[in-house]
Amino acid sequence: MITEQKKILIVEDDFNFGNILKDYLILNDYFVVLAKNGIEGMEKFQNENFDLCILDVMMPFKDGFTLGKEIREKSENIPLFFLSAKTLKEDVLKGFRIGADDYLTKPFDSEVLLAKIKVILNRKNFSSIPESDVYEFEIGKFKFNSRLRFLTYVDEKPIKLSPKENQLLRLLVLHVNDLLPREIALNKIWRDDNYFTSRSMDVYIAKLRKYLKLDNGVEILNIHGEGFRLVVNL
Amino acid sequence: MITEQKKILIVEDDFNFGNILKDYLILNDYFVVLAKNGIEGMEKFQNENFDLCILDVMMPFKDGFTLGKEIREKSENIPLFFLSAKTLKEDVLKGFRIGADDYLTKPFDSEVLLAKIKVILNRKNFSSIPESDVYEFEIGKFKFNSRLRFLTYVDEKPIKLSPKENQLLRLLVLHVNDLLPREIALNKIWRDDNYFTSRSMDVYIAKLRKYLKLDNGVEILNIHGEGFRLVVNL
DNA sequence: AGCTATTTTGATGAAATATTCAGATTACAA
DNA sequence: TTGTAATCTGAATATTTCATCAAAATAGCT
Repeated sequence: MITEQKKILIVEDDFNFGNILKDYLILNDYFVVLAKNGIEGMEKFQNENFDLCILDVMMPFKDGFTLGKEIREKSENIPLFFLSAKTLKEDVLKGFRIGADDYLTKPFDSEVLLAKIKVILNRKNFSSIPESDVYEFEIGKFKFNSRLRFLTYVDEKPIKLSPKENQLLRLLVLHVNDLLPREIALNKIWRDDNYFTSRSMDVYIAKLRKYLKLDNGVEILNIHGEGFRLVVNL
Repeated sequence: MITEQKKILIVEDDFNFGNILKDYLILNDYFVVLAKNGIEGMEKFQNENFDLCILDVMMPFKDGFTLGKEIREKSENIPLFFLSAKTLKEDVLKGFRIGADDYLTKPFDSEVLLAKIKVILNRKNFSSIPESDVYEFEIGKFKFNSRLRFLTYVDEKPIKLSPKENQLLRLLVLHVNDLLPREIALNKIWRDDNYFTSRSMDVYIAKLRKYLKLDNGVEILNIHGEGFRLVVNL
């Protein structure tokens, strides 16, 4: 077959279980990397490009949820599965809130896992869309580095952005001069869309406006009932 | 908000369970249609446009798997969930083989279901960001951007349109020089058709006329008892 | 643990948008 | 031509969405 092997990252501290899973997936024609804890998992994730991550929840040093959150910050689209013996509803929901695509409780059937993997990897969108890792932007007279979370006006001292400020500004820039629908921002950044998260987003818009005031050719406009628009005049 | 409710089809023969599920999803701001067997389910599926289908597996007349298969034949992308008390591995796998996106075994937690629905609908959202809709129009000497809700006369400052003004003008443009039946506009924009919404629409026609007066080659004519017609000369 | 930065929540008022109503005008049909 | 229904439009009212602030809650770090 010409289609390349999909690359899967497994992070699992149980050596036996991890290896069995790994072998099983390899047998099914995936390229698999196994990390044995959260720290190592993050390292591997940073250095290679994966199509899917499977994270055990309960691990020493850095648990799966924490790792999942970090991965989500780096890549908002990569498919993410949690594995856990914890079947508590609250844990499952927590997993989804972090941005999981599925949450499997141990013991699970390996064939079912395989089926789920296939489903998610076949959904056209991801296989084709190369996660854009652009992180340097110009906004009028500002320079914005979304990796370092810095916003710099000309020669001033860089403004440090909080994670949420950073994500929101990044989304605005990616849609510059065009509409950023409220719903999209809420779903991408907050993974939820309700009255309160919407208020929260308003608060962040206000913060960004304050920063951007330094350059009066730059502003964030509201489109009533729709969303926001970052306008840059030249 | 212009972003419409997502539409979900539930096919479930257990009347009580079906209704509870329906109410729960409605409460969470989805538009839900409930069919009580496979036959009826297929009918509804054919006649309306859904964003997601949730099918019970065990049903009289036509079981969920058969229905799911038929739905997949019509639409290879629509998200599909199976619900079943059968937790047998073989059944689950069969569900995935048919093209399910997930398979939930009863009893399941409704919040978890909700989380899964959100995940899958959001995925779909983002992949289709290149809004295939047309949103830039020329109306005589005007330029009209229905995405940003701007109406611009030559070099004048853009006129900001309200959502309703915007939708109405867009419909008129799509029927330019042709009749836009009152009833169609009312149903598309107001999703309702009665004396009062009709009066409301008249008010919006008046507003648009005022804007369009800048170019006297453009006008909105009434066709008594029928609807309106946007006329653009030469 | 205790401190700090970040995020959420809640309240309040302002702004934008939508509906309703009233009094005219216009179109149509008998 | 005359009566009725349909339309037009300004103005009053109602509703929804947004901006801003400050306090409370949470997360992150040393």
